Amino acid sequence: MITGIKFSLNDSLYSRDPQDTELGQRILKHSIILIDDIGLENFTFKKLALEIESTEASMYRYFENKHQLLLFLTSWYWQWVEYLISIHTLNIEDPGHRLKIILKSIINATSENALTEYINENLLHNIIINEGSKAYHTHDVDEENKHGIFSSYKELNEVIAQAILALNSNFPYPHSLASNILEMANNQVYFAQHLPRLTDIKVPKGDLSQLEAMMEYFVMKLVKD
Amino acid sequence: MITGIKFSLNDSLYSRDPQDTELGQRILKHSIILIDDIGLENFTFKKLALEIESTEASMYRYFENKHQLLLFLTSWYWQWVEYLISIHTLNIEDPGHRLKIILKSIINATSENALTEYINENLLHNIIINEGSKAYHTHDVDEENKHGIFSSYKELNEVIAQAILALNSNFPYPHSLASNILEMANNQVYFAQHLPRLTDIKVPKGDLSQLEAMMEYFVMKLVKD
DNA sequence: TATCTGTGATAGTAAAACTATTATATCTAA
DNA sequence: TTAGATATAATAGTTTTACTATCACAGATA
Repeated sequence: MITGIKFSLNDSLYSRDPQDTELGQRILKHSIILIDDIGLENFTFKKLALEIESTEASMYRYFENKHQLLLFLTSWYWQWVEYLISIHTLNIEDPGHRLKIILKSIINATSENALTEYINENLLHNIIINEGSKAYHTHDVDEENKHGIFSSYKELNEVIAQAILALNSNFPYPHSLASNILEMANNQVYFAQHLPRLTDIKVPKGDLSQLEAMMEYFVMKLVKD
Repeated sequence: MITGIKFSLNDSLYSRDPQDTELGQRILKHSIILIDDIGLENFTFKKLALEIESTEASMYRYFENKHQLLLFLTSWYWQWVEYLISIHTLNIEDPGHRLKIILKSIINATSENALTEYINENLLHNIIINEGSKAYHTHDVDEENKHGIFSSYKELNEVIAQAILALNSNFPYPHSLASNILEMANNQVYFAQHLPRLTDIKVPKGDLSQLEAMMEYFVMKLVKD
């Protein structure tokens, strides 16, 4: 029986791998719930410790600080999306079809259950939408990048870029389009929820079908010859 | 003689308008320099006060906290870009030409001097690229939005959306494309500088011509029938 | 039986993020 | 010209955040 997925994440994303212990898994589970609830700025390890009836010091055994925790969560998420894409595109040959499935996978990742008890993918997706870009908008990007902190994001980006090139090998900006797809998919949901004048789509009750239609329209119109 | 531009910014963006006093202007000038230098996370009012030989308490008379300061700076910036667009598109009738000029204005805003002694537009542009999205990625977006905090961003977005519709009135997603233009223009520069595998462009010595070519390619291909 | 591993309990520090009070210089309107 | 308003400085304080350090202890492991 499958009880969960464990991803191999870069060493620099934690002090002790939280996937390996019961407390570690509780940290992941409740940090997702708490960050989703109060936002990253208001989130502290003290509040988290209180929530899971542990101590602040124990939180620091797993993560050096909350930024490292955010990096862990975002890396986990992007690795999961890449995994979903790999499954959904198995045996799909047609490049146009493949690219559409990739878009669907990125957008609807949240509705799939990774069978990981300690990670609520729905809430994690919210966190990615709300806080995801803060993972790399930091003064130490270059240093963190050297340590391979962003490799799961870059790998996912490469998968998308290759799918774009498979559809049109002359497309001049595959990597920029790929990163823009990832950013836009999150941003437009955020705008629909909080700054609706910045978008044309709606996300009624979390229904992402309008986003999907728009993303497909943009990408296909751009990539096709 | 023109000595500077003063924008009318929403009351909620400050406690006391920093544009009106000498200390306020020094706060703006040196906060831009300091945030650019050490990053928003490491920036504190205490460090700023030290820099300009004033006191922490005096900083708090102008801004409630550093997030409000960031909101002020980003609003100022977007209002300035809208002003540049309005100037550059005067007497330009052709919609395609107009839209291209808008893109140029957004991308090259930095190379223009607003003649505002206390605002270094170059550094401010860097801050927008590095920290801009944090202005609205906050737990209190909805509350802040109610107070009109984001109106300059939304107005600029509307100007772009209208220019898109002028070129093709059937384009189904003018607002989403507009917001994506603004986000993408910043993100792709950031990626080129820090995570080059996520983009296809380069920004050699701050030269943004590759970005301009790419943005024009994307937008024109999308908008044209 | 010894030791290693993971956690809890407790205590502490330095800095960040404010708030409050008083003093004083300057400018401004009666 | 003078009383009051305005802007800033100086000082001192509080609470919270973001850590670090130490010791005790239970359970697994060798």
